[in-house]
Amino acid sequence: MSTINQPLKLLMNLAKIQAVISRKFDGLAVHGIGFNDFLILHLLQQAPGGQLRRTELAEKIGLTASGITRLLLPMEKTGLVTRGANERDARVSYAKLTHAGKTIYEEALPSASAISEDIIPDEYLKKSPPVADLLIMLGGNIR
Amino acid sequence: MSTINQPLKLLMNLAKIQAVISRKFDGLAVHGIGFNDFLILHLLQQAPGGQLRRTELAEKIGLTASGITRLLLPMEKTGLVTRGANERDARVSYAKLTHAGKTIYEEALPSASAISEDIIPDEYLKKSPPVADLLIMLGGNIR
DNA sequence: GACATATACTTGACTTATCAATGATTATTC
DNA sequence: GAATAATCATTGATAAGTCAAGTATATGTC
Repeated sequence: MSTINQPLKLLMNLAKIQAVISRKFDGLAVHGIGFNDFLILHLLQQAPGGQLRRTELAEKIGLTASGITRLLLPMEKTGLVTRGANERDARVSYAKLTHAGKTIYEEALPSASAISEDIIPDEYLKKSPPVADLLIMLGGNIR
Repeated sequence: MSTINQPLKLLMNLAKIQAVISRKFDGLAVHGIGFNDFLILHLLQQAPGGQLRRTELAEKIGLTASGITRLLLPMEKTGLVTRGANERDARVSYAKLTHAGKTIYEEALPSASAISEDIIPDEYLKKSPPVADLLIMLGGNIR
């Protein structure tokens, strides 16, 4: 008889959690951006000089290089982000936060924080229960 | 100065983890199924009578109803799953595990378990560190 | 210093999922 | 019990991301 191991159980819960989360985060649409756009803005805002190589963004965000190209395209068009070149290596292209982008990020941050706290209430974190329990609980309670 | 709260940090990590996981799980493609197909088979296999209503599947898996329709379509064509009706309520339609579906599930289970253990090594679970640490660690280490 | 290999990014074709609208059935309310 | 509202599922149009192939540049080797 085949049973399910614990890691697999976790991953199955994760899948659902993530699906629900990214849909909740469409609340950011008020600011004209989606979850991944927000992530991009956040990463750039933290990066030195407000810029990162596209490959780095891909790696940090969990998308492929082509996914990044397609994600950044509209952000460049709306002027949240701009392109930069590397003097030493002509292959690389930077994504750079614009002033407009920074503004949008700062406007969206409170919404994003509120949504997050709604999904993962602070009390869960304070208790710091074992991961397994938390994820399973989330999987069961999340809407 | 705007800082990031802990829940938001977690969710940003989760997003990446999930993106990576579902790509890793395409290793199940050897069995001719994807991550969500596997999830469906798993849920049906556990359900009494090997069947579930389509809305229930949607809810459990974190997809919309239309997502389920489109996910099940090819699975019905390849005969992993079949349709059932409800005698009392003509609106509902069941997804039911076929013999072939059960076989594929059992074949895929070991692969799925192996992939999961690879992503979340057992030692992490044994230590049961606070969620935050685990997720952040994962977000940093996952490939 | 030419040739093979590797890296960074983009593009075309495709997959997967969403949303909004629709059809069909059931439940509620007056 | 007719009218209204709610629920289940599917469909057309579209968005977001993948993969494989292609272009351009860098690096390593002989």
